[in-house]
Order: sequence, then structure tokens, then C-alpha cells
Amino acid sequence: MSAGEPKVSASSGGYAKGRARREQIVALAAEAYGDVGYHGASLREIAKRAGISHVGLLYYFPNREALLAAVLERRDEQDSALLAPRVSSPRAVVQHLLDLAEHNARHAGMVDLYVRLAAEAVAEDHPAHSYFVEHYASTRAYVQRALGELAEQGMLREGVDAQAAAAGFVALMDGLQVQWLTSPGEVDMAGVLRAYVQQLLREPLQ
Amino acid sequence: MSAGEPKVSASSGGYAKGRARREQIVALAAEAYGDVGYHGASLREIAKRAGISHVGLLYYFPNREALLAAVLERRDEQDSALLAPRVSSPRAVVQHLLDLAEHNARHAGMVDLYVRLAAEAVAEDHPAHSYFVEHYASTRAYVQRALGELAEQGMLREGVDAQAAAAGFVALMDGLQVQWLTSPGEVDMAGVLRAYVQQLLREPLQ
DNA sequence: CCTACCGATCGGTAGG
DNA sequence: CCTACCGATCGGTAGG
Repeated sequence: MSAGEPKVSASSGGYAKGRARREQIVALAAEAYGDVGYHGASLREIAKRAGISHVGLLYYFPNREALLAAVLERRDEQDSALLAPRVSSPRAVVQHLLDLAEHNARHAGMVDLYVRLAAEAVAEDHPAHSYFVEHYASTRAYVQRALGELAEQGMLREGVDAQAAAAGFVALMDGLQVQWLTSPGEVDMAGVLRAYVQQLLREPLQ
Repeated sequence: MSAGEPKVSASSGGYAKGRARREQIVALAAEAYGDVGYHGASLREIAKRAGISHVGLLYYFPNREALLAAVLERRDEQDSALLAPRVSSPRAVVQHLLDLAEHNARHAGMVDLYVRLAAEAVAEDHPAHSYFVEHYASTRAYVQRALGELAEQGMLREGVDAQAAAAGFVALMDGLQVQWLTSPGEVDMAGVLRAYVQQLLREPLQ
């Protein structure tokens, strides 16, 4: 072990500091992607926000894509904490998705990051493409499962197809975010989502 | 009028040829935006598709933004031809929007252009920002008007708010396009839209 | 429409 | 973490 290397000590060690710094950089990068998109956020731009050189960034991440991957990982961790509550009845899931929409409305930066990346990542060779393929599949499955259970309990209107309704719910959420970011104040995200869900249910929510 | 200038003759004049070439370039640019996004489509990339140098492009358009503006103008012309049929009953409008979704599903390039630009243009300083602000406002108004007339004829379910439902319809269309581009085959755009409309109506369509 | 060229910016490497 | 540097690419101008 050479002299200048940080130690893995349990006390106050350099590794913990490095990890914290890394996480701080990931948060700043997420902000930058939200502000100017992935394409627009150069390593130099992000580095400036972190107060280092762009080469300093490459000390923490091997290349630009690795930084993006870290940002997406972080987003998933935060979201799953929000999305997957401990106790989950179907109605609770629906309520949680509505809560998530209200939560998003208070965090425009994250919504912006998500909307821009999702559109860029439509291209098959985009570094975040497979992330979004999986993201959509699992989100659809999550909502579909909740709707399916509501159906079993006879809570859905007749003629409602859980699969189509789930894809619709996810699409609605995405589309509302674009409209809302484009003209905030013109669109009530949670309100439209609630109206959508009401139309699926035999009896109104709450 | 100087000697080298093309004439505005009604016969076979240079202007007509220039205009045709210009339109051809706009079409090629739209394709390029669809393939790699506005950010990704450099003047050199588009010029290559047109078989000229990137400076040749600047002979037809003063700068990069002017080319984008021309592409958006063209899209609007094509869309309004599709969107605004001669005879327009409310039900016809709804049917036309469903038709438009089916039309889109056969023209992935245009959808791609639209989705990518809409996301990029969320930024207030994006050259296409005001275009999308107006696009969303007018599309929402268009759908809302149709739904309002359906409501007057007692064709909407009780509790359906035309304004929220219109924003929802537009959002659904946008969101479905992203999912469909990301994983074609996983999402049936027209099917989900039809299901949405059915839920709004007292009696099923057709 | 062209060639030639500009200043700016990009991601990444060498070497410490 | 840094400086110094690389080759590639960008939109745009000069001048024809």
C-alpha cells in the first residue's frame, strides 16, 4: 500500500469521505441533467458545479456514461423508497401513485431530468435506453397488479382492461409531466390523474 | 435587380426550383431530428443527407434555429391537414384523434422528432419552447371543445370534467408515444386511447 | 452553392 | 485530485 492512498479504517477513514464526495457529485450531476439535459450537461459543466476540473470528475467515474448510470441508480433508490410502501393494498398503491405525482410537482428538477432522459433514451444506442425499457415494464407491471387486485374485489367498472389501463396510467403521468414543465400553471397533474383513476373505479376514491 | 438573381417567372423559373430544394431540405432535416434529436443533428449531418456542405445549408437558412423553425412549420401544416377535417362533429373529432394515433404508429420518424423536441423544448430558452407552449394550448382547446359539445348532447358520463379530460387526452397521447418508441410491441397506442375515450362516454363509440 | 478558416467546446489520456 | 494536451466536432463567417 503506497503512502498517499486513503485507508479503509473504521474510524474516520478516507474511503467514507470519498464515498460522500461521490454521492454529492451524483446529486449535482442529477441537477445538471435536469437543468440542461444529458446532452447539454458536459463534464466541464458538472465539474464546475462541484468546484473541480472535469478531469477531477473522471477520478470518480471512469467516463461520462458511468456518471449517468450512477444518477439513474440514485433515482431508482429514491423512487423505490417512495413507490414501494411497507404495507401495500391495491388502493394504497393507487393512492401512492397519486402522492408521487404530487411529490413530483414539488420537485421540478427531478421531473425535468426524467422527462428529458426518457425522450433522449428512446434511441436504442442511448446509454440509458435499457434502463427505460425496464423502468416502463416494471412500472406498468406494478400498476397492473394493483388494478388486477382491485378487479378481483369487484372495484373496477366493467369493461376496464387492467393491462391497457396500467399502460394508460403510466403514459398519463409521463405526458402530464411534459405539459406541466412546458406550461406550469396550465396543468394540474394530480387532478387529472385522480380523474383518470375515478373513471376506472365503480365507487369514487375515499 | 442585379444580373445573377433568379427571376420570379411563371414559366419554369429559378425560384420554384429553389423553393422545391428548400422543402426537400426541410423534409430531410425533419428525418434527421427524428433519428438523432435536434441536439444530435448537426448542420453537417443534415447537409450530408442533402448532399451538400453545411455552409450550403446556410445559403437556404440564416442559421440553425431557422431550419428548426421551418421543420416545425411543416409539421403543423401536415398535422392541421390531418387534424382539422372539413366537417367536424364532436364525435368526428374524437375519431380523428384516434385516427391520428394510428397514423402516428405508422410514422415513427415524425413521432420521434416530436417526442424528442417536446422534451428538449421544456427549457424556456429552447428555440422551440414557445412553439410547444402554443401547440399544447391549442390542442387542449381543440379536444376540450369537442368534449364540451359531447357533454351538451348528454353523451358524457356524469362527473367528467371536459377541461381535465382534454389535458388527459393530450397527455395520454404524448406519454404513449414515449413508451411506444422505447418498447414498440409492448404498447398499443390506439387501443389505450380508445379505452380512455370509452370511459368518458355514456355509450361506447360505434 | 463552394473552399478555407475561425474560436469554442467536447470527452478523454498522460503523467504526476 | 491537478495541468497540459489531444483529435474531433460544432455553428458560423469571409469571400468568391
